[in-house]
Amino acid sequence: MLQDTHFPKPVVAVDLVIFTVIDTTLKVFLIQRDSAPFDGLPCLPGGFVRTGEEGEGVEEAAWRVLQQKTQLPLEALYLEQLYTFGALDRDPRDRVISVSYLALIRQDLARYIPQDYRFQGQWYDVDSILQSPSISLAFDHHTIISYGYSRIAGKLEYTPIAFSLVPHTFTVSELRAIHEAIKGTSYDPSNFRRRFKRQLEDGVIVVADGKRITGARPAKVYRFLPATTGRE
Amino acid sequence: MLQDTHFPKPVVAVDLVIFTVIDTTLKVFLIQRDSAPFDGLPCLPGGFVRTGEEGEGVEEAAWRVLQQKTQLPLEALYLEQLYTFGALDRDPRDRVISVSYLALIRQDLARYIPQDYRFQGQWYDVDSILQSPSISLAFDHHTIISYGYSRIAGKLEYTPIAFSLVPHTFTVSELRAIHEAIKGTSYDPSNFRRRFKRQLEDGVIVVADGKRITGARPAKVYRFLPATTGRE
DNA sequence: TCAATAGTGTCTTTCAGACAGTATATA
DNA sequence: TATATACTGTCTGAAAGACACTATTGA
Repeated sequence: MLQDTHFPKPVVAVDLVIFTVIDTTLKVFLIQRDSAPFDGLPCLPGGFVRTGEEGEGVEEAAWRVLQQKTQLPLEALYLEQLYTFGALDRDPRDRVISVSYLALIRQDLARYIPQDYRFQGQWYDVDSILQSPSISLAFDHHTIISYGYSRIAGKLEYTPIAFSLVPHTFTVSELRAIHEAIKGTSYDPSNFRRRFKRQLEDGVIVVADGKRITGARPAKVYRFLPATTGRE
Repeated sequence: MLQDTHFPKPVVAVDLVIFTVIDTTLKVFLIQRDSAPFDGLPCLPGGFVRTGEEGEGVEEAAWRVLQQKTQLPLEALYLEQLYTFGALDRDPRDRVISVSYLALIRQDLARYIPQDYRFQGQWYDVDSILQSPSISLAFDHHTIISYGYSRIAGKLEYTPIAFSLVPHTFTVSELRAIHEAIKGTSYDPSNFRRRFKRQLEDGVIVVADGKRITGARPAKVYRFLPATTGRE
């Protein structure tokens, strides 16, 4: 009905900024392009939103691409819409509007992502990527990653987003390492522990069974308690 | 090149959540639909993103629609992308993906918007809209307005977004009234003034000429100093 | 016993909320 | 002179940054 010639339609795609923390460093998952344009350059994993008979919602498309690339159970993954990039010239071939998403993978699961074949993707240092010139990435993907980084760094302060990067159970130090990897600074262990304890009192975190032997003295293990639906 | 049958394309639209404050109340600008579906129901002003020969960027489309509806100079308007809504069934006619935007109009300019003819749009109480059932608005526009409200209420605390709603010069009370209209609560005048003064010390606000006679004692007038490009 | 990490306690500053009180205009 | 609004000052408690200190393990 709306499908008349008055509105020639753009292509709509999703692009994923997938972050994880490996060895105390924030990483982003990128694919290597194997054709023009930007042949050989790294780019974000993405795909077109399916329409027509086998149509899907935009978020659905993002989940599908995420699942394709990671092969991990959806429960262990975090996904959130970032921003929609719709400049006229962002794809030299055709008009493509990209809805970008931020995805997080727990550090204990990140290594299970297949990355033997480099076109399948591999983990890059976010720091290096952001410092490199934007033309070292395909399309406007440098901008998108930069946007994704701002989002996670910002949300870190006032949301439980970091819990999507630690294993199911974790120690105070492990959580702190995540924060340090993202912000690129070191936190005072004592002050970090105090904030941690407040979350424990507030019921955001609960004590888990067992202890974790990391180096010297074994540490208490905790678990994140997802928002009980009673909250506003 | 990408335009082959593998990717039938959705329609891409922009929808605008235009807020202002009138008489200490937060208002949203809505149009009345005059055809099916949702005939007669209020809906957000919006339009399709132009593609093809006379194509435009998505943000460009948002500015265009904003200009069309308000007829106000762009410098006096604030526009920011909100969220992209892309559920399969959000438009009963066809597949439409909507990129929503938050727009703010200064309270002294809001009354210049043409609203004599009701299909041209009129101001609604945001509070009433949010409390009414979502089916009293066309499409998923209740959700979009709710999203827009959350955005502005959140950003109010830690960004200079409120300055886009006051006149070019303003008093402490006027700015406080904006905050109160958005949050729906009253602020302690003394404490609000303290935060205000800090922004004055930080150079975010500067003293303007003259005084404003509102009721009893005339108040000092201030002006917002937009971020100097020297900032990070 | 030493090194390393886990964990506790304290001092200081900053800032928000509550609220008492003073100043200056209009009616 | 009354009163409404503008504006100042103070008390309290929550929370962050800096940092000294104790505890418990493995090597």
